[in-house]
Amino acid sequence: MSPNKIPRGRPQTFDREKTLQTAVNSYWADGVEKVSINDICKRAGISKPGLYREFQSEDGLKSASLEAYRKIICVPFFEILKKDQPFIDGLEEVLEFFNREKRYVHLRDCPEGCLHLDMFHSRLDFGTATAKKIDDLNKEYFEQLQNWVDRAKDLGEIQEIADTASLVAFISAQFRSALCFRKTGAASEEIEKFLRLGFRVLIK
Amino acid sequence: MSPNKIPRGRPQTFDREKTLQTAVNSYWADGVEKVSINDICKRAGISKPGLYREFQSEDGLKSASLEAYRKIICVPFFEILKKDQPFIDGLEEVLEFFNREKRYVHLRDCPEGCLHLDMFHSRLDFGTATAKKIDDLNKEYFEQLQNWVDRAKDLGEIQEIADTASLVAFISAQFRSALCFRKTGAASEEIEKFLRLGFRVLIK
DNA sequence: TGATTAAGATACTAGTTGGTATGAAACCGT
DNA sequence: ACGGTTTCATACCAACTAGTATCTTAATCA
Repeated sequence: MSPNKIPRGRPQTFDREKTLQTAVNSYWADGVEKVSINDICKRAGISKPGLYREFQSEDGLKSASLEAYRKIICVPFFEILKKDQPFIDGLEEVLEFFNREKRYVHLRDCPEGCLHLDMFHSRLDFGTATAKKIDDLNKEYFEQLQNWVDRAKDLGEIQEIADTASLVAFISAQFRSALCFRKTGAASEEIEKFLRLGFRVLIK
Repeated sequence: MSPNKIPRGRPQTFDREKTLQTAVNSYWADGVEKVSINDICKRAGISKPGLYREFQSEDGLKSASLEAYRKIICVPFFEILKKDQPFIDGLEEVLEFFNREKRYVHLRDCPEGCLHLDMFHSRLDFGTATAKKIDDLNKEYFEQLQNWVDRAKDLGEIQEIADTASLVAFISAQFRSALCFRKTGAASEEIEKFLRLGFRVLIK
């Protein structure tokens, strides 16, 4: 498509990026079930038909929102796990990520909790596209965790107290709890203390 | 009130116990936010005005439901924690409770998850009565956990790796995760394995 | 200028929600 | 039999939901 091509009809004022950002923040901060299409239109200052033209349906908007969330939050987190460094160094980075300190300043103004976790929790209430996105992202998340654990096991950096699947389940549970604590207003130090407590089981 | 006293008007067909049971099971199984007053009326086979006469409002029904849940589930759980026995014996009983085995057969046909935890998670969406019940039950729960941990600490049965508050937070997080695993369909053995993994940090 | 095209805003649909007003029904005491 | 009392079922209310039809506005092309 030529960039100079001027379309024929009335020029579009609809801003996809702004709408998506509004949707992500609304879903993330207030809970997906609590925010209606009407709410998002009001907050983004757009009309309903405009939103439907762009995203087709609520399902389309929600899946697009989750994909946007993935890019902003999940991918940077996966990058930490992927890094070729000792397990404890990765763990320290993860703790920093959860506490939104130092190099993760851009997370400071974000809502608490995790949009993906929220959506996974009520997975059955979504349309096909969103449900698939939830499942895909969940799969990606667990694969990343598994690689992280496998690598640490191979290098003898963690205790061989259980099979990889159990360890991954354990770690994901600690992360979920940490996010839950954040959402109920716990202090960063307490959350860090909690996570360090859990990882004592794994670290040699 | 005399038991032989026959009231004057049309005899009541409304069954409070049955209605409450329907409400608890509906909220517990399907999620409090997903079940409407209309749903409960349909499922219990009662009329809406009848329900409102008994419970005044949705807030009244929800708080009564949570109180019923407390009696059925929470109190028996607290009884385990209160028992005067070694920490590891209490832990074994707790594991049995979570896996709904042996002496907790009556839990077998119950829905998965925890109604109180569900409600606490979206505490802000409820009316005053329900919100208070949620907070009260939460307080009771954490007091019971704290007593359990304090007693074990005094008797030197667990590692002194953190202050009581942190240990209680850690334990409650493991329980919450276990319930979450149950709800996503994990096998009982896996949940038991998960909990044992977490408690390795605490046990000497 | 006038036809065409696309996007805008508004108002609508059908269905749901928590909650209630209304009138019939079923019992009591007289 | 009749009045008084209480509960019942039905139908209703206003506010909300996801989604859409309609009509106007604003641009390009000829």
